[in-house]
Amino acid sequence: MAHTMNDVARLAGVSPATVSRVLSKSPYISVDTVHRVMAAVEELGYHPNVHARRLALGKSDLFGLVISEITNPFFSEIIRGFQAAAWDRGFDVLLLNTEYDGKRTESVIRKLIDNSVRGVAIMTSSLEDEVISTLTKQGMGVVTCNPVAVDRLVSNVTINYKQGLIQAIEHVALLGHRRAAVIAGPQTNRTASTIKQALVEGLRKRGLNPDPVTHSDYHLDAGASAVQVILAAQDAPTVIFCGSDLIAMGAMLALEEAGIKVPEDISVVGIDDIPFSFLVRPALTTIRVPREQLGETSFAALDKLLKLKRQRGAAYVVETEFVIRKSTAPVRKSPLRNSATFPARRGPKVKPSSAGSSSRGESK
Amino acid sequence: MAHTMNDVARLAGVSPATVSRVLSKSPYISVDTVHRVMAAVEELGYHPNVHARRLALGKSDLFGLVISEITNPFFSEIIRGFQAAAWDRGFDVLLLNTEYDGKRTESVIRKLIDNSVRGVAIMTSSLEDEVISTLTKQGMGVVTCNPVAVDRLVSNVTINYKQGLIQAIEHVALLGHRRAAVIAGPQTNRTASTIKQALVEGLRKRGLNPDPVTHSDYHLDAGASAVQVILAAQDAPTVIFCGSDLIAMGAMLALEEAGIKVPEDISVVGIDDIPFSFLVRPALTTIRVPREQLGETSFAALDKLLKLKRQRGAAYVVETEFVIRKSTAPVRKSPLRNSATFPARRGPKVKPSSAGSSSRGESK
DNA sequence: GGTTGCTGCTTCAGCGTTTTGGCAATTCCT
DNA sequence: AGGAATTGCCAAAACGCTGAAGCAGCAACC
Repeated sequence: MAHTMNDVARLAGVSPATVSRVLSKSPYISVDTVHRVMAAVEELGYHPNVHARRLALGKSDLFGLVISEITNPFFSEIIRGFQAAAWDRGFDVLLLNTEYDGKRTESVIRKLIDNSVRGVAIMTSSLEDEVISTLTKQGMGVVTCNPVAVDRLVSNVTINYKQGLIQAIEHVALLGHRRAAVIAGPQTNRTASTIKQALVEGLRKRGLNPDPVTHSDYHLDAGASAVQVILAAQDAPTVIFCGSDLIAMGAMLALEEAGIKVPEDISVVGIDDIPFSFLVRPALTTIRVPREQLGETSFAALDKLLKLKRQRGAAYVVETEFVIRKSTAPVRKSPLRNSATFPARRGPKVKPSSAGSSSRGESK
Repeated sequence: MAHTMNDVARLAGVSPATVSRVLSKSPYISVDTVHRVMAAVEELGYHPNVHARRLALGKSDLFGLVISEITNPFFSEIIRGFQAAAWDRGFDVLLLNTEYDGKRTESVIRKLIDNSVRGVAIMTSSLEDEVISTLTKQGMGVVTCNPVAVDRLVSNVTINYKQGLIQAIEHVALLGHRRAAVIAGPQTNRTASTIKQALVEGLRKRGLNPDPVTHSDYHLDAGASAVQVILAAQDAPTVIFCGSDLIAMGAMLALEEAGIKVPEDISVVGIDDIPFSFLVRPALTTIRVPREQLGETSFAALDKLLKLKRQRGAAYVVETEFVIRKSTAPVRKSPLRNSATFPARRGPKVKPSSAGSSSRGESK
């Protein structure tokens, strides 16, 4: 068993209470005592028992980070940013993923409370609003990326898609596109609706026709099937805006299978700029959301929130940026009539093998 | 403040110790008492205080999972498998990433000890062997995917690459390839050496010439620069075996830039089958390592280990499987002379934008 | 009928911190 | 010089739980 505070106290010739005060940097201790205690700590290689500390304090040095799916690359950098920020300030993070499962979600909330985390960042919108008040009632700070009202103990950090979207729309407009399909995220997802709305408005304002506007969940296959619908129509759009890079990749897969060339026949635009979006072919033109920064900002927001005496939350915004790669090109001269007119190509069948199911989903 | 065990005891008309014994399912309690206690628990909505419990027990219900980089897709499914297994059995997991940083690595070990985790799975080989004994000395179980000796409190779960490699070699041999380049992982990495060795031996045995055999770290750009070296030689190999999918993708990027077509001019084989390997073009022929299963098995190994009275470890193996996609093809009829003879192509420049740095590295 | 053995419960002593109240010793003020 | 304020430390009481020891009650055994 490791050494305890008592051992240190004995060695330094002081009481345990004094050791505690030295370590927690309380005032009113002579420099001499501090030296002796520190020397004893050093000599014994003492490290405080976190469990005892948490019990005595009634709170922990933990922050929660709630995501939906660990395997979604969208989240990994958020985790990294959040964790790095927390570690820097001496806190630990409890990573909790709901996997879109009701039972798991409940147990996630339970774990947050059980571990008396100081604060929690909710990066999935699959959580009900009411859980927020459940959590704040326990005294935890909450930050979410949903557009909830800032309140006592609740901040939010939202992603400003508008900026990137406007650049993207301008880009395709300049390329001569006039008719744009939209494959938005799930209808139930607030972020997805926000994006869809901004997109439709933005397109109209710039003189483009947003049609058709469809929904999809954040899975690859969903992107693919949305494309089938789009292609079934009499005349196809010349560009497709997708609610996420994963959807875009699914869409490109389906287009490839249908013998339609991206970007020559149809341009595709994604959202997120996940690490692999520049590896697919053609490399994906997309709207970058600064995920690592999102994680950092979320933690900073929590930290700030909890330091305030009145614990009043605030609203933060992270900006997006349009990045041009190879999946967009000037609109075709001769109109694309129907996919049936194209000969079958050597393109591989879309049989994602096992990997398809593991790169699914995303909840923003 | 939430209710305590005392509240429950009072309500049920028993002593706190009895409540404790009911909840921990100790023997020798009347069914009547169990009912009364449970009713009281229910009524109060009581949940035990984990900090007090951990303090009293001197151990926690946590398991550690040590990886190098959270952003590497190789790890995310390991995490998922491990976590799912742990949650199923009522344990929690502490996710710790070293990010290949010495200071962070130290603090990772500290955190493991501080939190008195029951056991830890080390999924990165960037940790020294000596830390294993540091950990077992604390009484924790350790499972690693390095080929360390099984011992008291230490098991290992190794990936049997041989199976997949043999299939892969057979595949390219049948396609007519006779000369194969190898871009292995970092020289310092034991897994990488194992693979390299198995590969070289396997190629020789099948009558192929492994040349050149180079090293690379697990980054995209490293794969790319390794390709430059290979192409600089007088006569190029007709197939390249890469130590990871990420390396393979980097290699394909470089080949594309050099105007060399995959798979027509040169075939490429990866290892891992990360979720995106079927999204790149050409879709990557690779050796699948069952990562989620690796995570599950690792936890199961720990759980088993700790239940044994003598706590003697065991060795587990997970199998690999070759998956054929589009990056391999029959060897060219006319030999590929020199990359300079090819005209510049429209292929995009390899400027990975920001994403390049975030999808780096992998430590197996 | 006394010893033994089992069952069902309680009491009590920790686990290793933090925190409060209090006691000396020192300094400051007037 | 006398009292107040400040400083430096300690003893003891939490924090909420677990586990050992112990004590009844009751059946069974010789």
